[in-house]
Amino acid sequence: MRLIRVYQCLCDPTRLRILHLLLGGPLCVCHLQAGLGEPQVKISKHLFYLKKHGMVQMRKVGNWHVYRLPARQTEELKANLRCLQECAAKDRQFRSDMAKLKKLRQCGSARQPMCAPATEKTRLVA
Amino acid sequence: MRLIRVYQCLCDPTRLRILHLLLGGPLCVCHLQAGLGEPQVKISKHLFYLKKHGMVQMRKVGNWHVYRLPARQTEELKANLRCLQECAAKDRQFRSDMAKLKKLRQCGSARQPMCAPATEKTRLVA
DNA sequence: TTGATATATTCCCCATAAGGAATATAGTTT
DNA sequence: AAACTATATTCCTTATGGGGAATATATCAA
Repeated sequence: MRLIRVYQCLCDPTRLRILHLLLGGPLCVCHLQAGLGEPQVKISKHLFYLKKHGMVQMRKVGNWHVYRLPARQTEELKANLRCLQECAAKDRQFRSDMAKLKKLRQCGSARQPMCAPATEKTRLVA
Repeated sequence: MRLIRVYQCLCDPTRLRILHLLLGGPLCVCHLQAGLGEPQVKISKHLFYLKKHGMVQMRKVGNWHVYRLPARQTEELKANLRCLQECAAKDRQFRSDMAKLKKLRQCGSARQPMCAPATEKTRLVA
């Protein structure tokens, strides 16, 4: 029942919002922080939880820790992420998170990896 | 984020197994008990939890309490139950639960509502 | 080296929930 | 009525996890 693990990761609002944003591609913690409007500790802890359960992978890019969904996913995970994507499309909260993130990407300060014009160092692998 | 409620219901193994069996149709507690091989208290409590969160409905048929998935389901719930159905198909535990239940239906004692030839009193609404 | 930035970790408190044993309730049968 | 069946509820203990404040670590910049 690896399936349980998936649901346990999905059953907290903050984690769900994090995963939803990650469906759009890899993100560093500060972006998640900005997108969700939640304190750093909170995000960090949930990311730890998600990593511990194999729901995200992390990679350091300079000073930033970039998180993303796992490269290889079980069928259960794939199916549920697809389902989440579908459900999230209509939800106010999820849409607002996405909007905030998008805005940040467009006009964000150059200090932030995804906002800065991509360099070799900051360009992220899909 | 009604979606969270759904995941919170799905994130326990016993509840997940209960819901999976209910995907096959309404069941009384004793059948769930037999299908899962778990103590009555445990099942009863999880059913209470599920009912409290709108994931199941209950109806009394004589001495039996028959549980089923809600007649009207939100899109989120529908999508996730579909997903569960899909994921469960390959899982050993789920298949074994189903097998036990099926066996019980075929050769079960007449004391049990689903096994007994259906009467007006025991026939269940879809 | 010093300072700043990004993130993680620790400590503490609190809420929720899981599990079992024992007991209660409701309906059925005799 | 009494006995039995199916199910729920209460009481208790324990584990897990969530949240925040403060602190630690690591990397980068000057």
